[in-house]
Amino acid sequence: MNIELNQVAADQRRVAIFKALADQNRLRIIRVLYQEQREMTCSEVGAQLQISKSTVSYHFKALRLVGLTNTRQVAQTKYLSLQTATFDRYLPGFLATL
Amino acid sequence: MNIELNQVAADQRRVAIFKALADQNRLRIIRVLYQEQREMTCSEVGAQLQISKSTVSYHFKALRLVGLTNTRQVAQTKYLSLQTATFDRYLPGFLATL
DNA sequence: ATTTTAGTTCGATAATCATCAAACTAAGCA
DNA sequence: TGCTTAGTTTGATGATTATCGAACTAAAAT
Repeated sequence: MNIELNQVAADQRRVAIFKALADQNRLRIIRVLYQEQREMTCSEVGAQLQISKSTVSYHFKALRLVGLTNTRQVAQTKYLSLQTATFDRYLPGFLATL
Repeated sequence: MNIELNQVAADQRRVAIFKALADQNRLRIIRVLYQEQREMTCSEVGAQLQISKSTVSYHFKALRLVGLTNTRQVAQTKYLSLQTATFDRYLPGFLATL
C-alpha cells in the first residue's frame, strides 16, 4: 500500500463526487437539503423540483453511492439527508457557498 | 434581475465547474499545477501525464472555459496556471485537500 | 384480499463526452 | 524560402449519461 496507489484511489473518489455534483437536478437536491436543514423524501423532492419519481430515485441513488447523502428508512418511506463528513473531507466550505 | 434568476445562473456555473473537474486527467492537471506552484505548458503536461497533445489541448480548453485556469501566451507557447479566485469562490478549501 | 403508497428497476432514446490521429495554423529559425 | 516547434481543430469512434413511462416490489391501510 504505497502513496501513489492511495493517491489514485482518492482521485477516483474525487472524480466520482464531482460527477455526482455535475448535474443541475442533483445540485438542486443538495441545495434544498442544505437549506431546509432536514430530511426529505423522494416524493417531496420530486414535487418540489418537478421531475418524475423514477428520475429522482435515479439521482438519489447516484448521490448515495458516492457518499454525499444518507438514507434512513421508515416503513416504505426513505428519508434523505446530507452526509456532511464527505463534504468536509473533499469539499470543505462548499456547502456554505450555496 | 431577480434572486431566482441569479440562483439559476450561479448553478449553471457550478455545474460547469463540477463537470470540468469530473475527469481524471483534468483533475491530475489541476493537482500538478497546484503542487508545482508554477505555470506549465501543454507539451510539459502531456509528457508528464502520458496523453496525446490534442487531448491535452482539449482539456486545457475545458478548464479555461469554466475559468479554473489562466493562459499566458509567449510566442507560440502557452503557459497554464490556476485561477485561484474561481476556486476561492466556488470551492473554497478544495485545493488544500489535494 | 384489494387498494393505496413509496420507491426501484427496465428498456428505450437522445445527448454529451473522452480519446486519438491527421490535417491545419502561426510563429521563430536556418 | 523552407523547416521546426507549439498548439488547435476536425472527423470518427466508443462510452457514458439523463430522462421518462411502464412494469415491478413491498409495506400499510381499508
